[in-house]
Amino acid sequence: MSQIIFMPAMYELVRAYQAFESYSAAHIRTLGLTSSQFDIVATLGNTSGMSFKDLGEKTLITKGTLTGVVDRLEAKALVRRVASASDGRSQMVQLTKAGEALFARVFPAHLCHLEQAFSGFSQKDLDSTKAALQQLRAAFSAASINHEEAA
Amino acid sequence: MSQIIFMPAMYELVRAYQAFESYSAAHIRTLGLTSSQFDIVATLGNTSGMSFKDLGEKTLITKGTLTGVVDRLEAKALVRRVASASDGRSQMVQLTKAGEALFARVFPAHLCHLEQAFSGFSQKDLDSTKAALQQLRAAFSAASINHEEAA
DNA sequence: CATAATACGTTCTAACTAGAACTAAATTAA
DNA sequence: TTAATTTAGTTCTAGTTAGAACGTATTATG
Repeated sequence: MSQIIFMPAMYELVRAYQAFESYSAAHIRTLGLTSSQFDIVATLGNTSGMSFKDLGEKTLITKGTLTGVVDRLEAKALVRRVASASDGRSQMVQLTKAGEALFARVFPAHLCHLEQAFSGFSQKDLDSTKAALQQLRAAFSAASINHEEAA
Repeated sequence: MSQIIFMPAMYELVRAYQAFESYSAAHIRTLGLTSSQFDIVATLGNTSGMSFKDLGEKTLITKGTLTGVVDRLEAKALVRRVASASDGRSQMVQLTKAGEALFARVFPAHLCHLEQAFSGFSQKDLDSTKAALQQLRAAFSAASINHEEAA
């Protein structure tokens, strides 16, 4: 191991993510949802619904987990499952009326909450942050694929 | 809401973290540990042990969670609890011999695994990434404190 | 067409997670 | 010194998490 020069950046990635998650989740909790539930409601908002597969890809929630999250949203009558017309294996998930109403109330409020954290950021800050994070993500994706191929 | 210019950067933060976590956790799993367990073992490595409080602060694992993670490491005989001499409320957590051996075997291997993802990064890349993430973390911390005070 | 391979969602397991309520110990204040 | 507050760790609850095994439906291949 030459030198572990990447550790400080890694450390900050984890801290920054956790700070975000904790700031965001605390607000979402006051709205009566968990982060995952909010994520689903936000993703379904202003759509006519989508399959578990699409929902999982957009939210990065794996399918086994997604079943449970949707179960709980369905129990709250915020979403419903509808069998896909075109594919007998597939279930569509849609917001109910109550789900749409919740989305309309909660989504702008949460964006507003997040925005408050960014008062000190210029467009240039945001662009360079985004670029740095894209580079990181690309590096991990590439390394993951490398290891899959090796296996 | 003026404009949601911060969303792309937020989105990338979440994706980058998840890409890191998934790359890192997959490797740790092959070593027979979970990410949290590895985190504890890595934090205790080359120390004479520390309290739950310190361990929680260093790893960002909350105390309720930490009890369970340490329970499972103790069940594997990798760590032990020792009552603190100076504070009757406090438990010290230490690596056992087996824990130290595991640390020596697994920690360098995991650093090496992570390093592979960073082959394309210059020192300058790492520095600017770190700076961007520090700015993000500081922004969320400050906003959290704001909201605490408001409450 | 028949069979093999793949894909979608569910179920199961083991673990992590935060937060709240709790016990016991230590510290601070009256 | 007693009483009030704070702190350390545990327990409990409800939820998320990934991964693996499974059943059913679809698609690809011979």
